[in-house]
Amino acid sequence: MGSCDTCLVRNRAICSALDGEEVQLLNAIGRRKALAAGDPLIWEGDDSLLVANVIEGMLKLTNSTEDGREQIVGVVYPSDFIGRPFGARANHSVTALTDARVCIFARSDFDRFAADHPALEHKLLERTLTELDRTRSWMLLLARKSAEEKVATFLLDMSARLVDSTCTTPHHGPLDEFELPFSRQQIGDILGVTIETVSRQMTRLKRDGVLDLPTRRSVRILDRLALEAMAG
Amino acid sequence: MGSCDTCLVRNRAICSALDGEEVQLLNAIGRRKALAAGDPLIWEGDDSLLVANVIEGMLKLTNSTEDGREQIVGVVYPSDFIGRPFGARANHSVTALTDARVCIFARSDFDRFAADHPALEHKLLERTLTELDRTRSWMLLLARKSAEEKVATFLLDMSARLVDSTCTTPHHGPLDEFELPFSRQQIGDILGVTIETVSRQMTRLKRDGVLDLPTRRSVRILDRLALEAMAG
DNA sequence: CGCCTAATTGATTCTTATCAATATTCGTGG
DNA sequence: CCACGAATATTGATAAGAATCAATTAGGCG
Repeated sequence: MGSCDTCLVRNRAICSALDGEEVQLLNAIGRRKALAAGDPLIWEGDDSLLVANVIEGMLKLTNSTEDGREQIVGVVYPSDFIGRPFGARANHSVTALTDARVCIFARSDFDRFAADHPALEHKLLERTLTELDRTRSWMLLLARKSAEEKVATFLLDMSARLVDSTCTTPHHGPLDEFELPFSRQQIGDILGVTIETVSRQMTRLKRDGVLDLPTRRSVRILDRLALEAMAG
Repeated sequence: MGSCDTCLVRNRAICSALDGEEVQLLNAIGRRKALAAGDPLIWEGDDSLLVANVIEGMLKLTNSTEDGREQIVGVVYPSDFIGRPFGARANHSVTALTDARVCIFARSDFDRFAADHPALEHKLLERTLTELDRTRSWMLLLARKSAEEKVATFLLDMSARLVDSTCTTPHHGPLDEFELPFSRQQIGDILGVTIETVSRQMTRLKRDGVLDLPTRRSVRILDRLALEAMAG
């Protein structure tokens, strides 16, 4: 209980770079932590004191202006890495979107351990490069796309991303039916638009027969080609 | 000529992680390349065939929509690293903004070399983490800030960033007078607004006595506090 | 069943894009 | 050195898109 042996993400997280003995060592410096939806883990601007791996659940990374406008700058899923190693400052807040479990390390402990384990750093580098690419691609959406394009892109992105978590179906490729893990407000915070704009775009997609929205949180894509055309 | 010994960025680029002998080896697999302003180096979507270090000049990283809208997702300066190691695909285009010199490596050569030199990978990891933080912070600006806030933030950012390159003045801290390395169009592409909007905001800042704009490319900050207040 | 929150819908305003017309700067060649 | 042309920037008028403000409406949960 609570050891790496039984860890759900043992084979996908950066720990997969380590052999049995090394995992023991890492296990010794980390500990599990449970978060309820809404719980904060890291505050923007604070000293960077901890890093973590997501075991279960989803968390958001946010930046805010002084007057309270918030932007979700990233969402992390199981096996993803959280925090800022090798740096003094946390540049964004991290908050649980759902109930979640994470495996946390004091940053100084982790930094030391990483320095001794190049394979771990290599995994972390690959992940960070991928995340940087993903983030940069998202900038195009935030800066240049219309609300319609944003919502269409978001839905396609979710449809592709949520595949991993549904191991029930043997079929691969993007899902045409899924549950949104976000509220309308959170979708707005991700896309950089207001909740009303998200709502209007969703309604319009439904009216035009591109989607069906059986419940608030569920989406069924009826016309994927149309949705892709709208995504710009 | 063209060797690492005489390299301008030898002590700042990721190569600084290497000792003399290792630098020799790296030198053997890299070569210099000169770019004129406007020259492309990497195309978005192409196979990732090369990575590089910037020796001199500035380059832009861009993503584009199919219908031609372009967003600058990053700007790289001397000593910065370019390209996507350990990945098959280049996710953004890289184009010289000024005449530039870079030190390029075949990606496969670089990947192999990096795998054997953990200290190099560590430097690259630190850089990538910093760049990811910077990029995420920029998302808040793109998604949530008004045109006025964007331009004010941009000018303050330039004022802080351009310090390094002017070694003439012994004083430290942000510059109150500097030359913009970007055209209005490029500023628009960075901020996610049109050239007209950039122009109008600049004119307004000048009219309000916050700035002086002696030439198109030069800026003198007259009231830094006001500018900071506007940056949001 | 009723309450509280989340979401939708409508009316209006504000911001910024777009379209269009100068104006300025810079480089080049006479 | 000046004149010309091309590229760059500014300025103005208008329109489109999304935010804001304001009611409702629907869902979820005790």
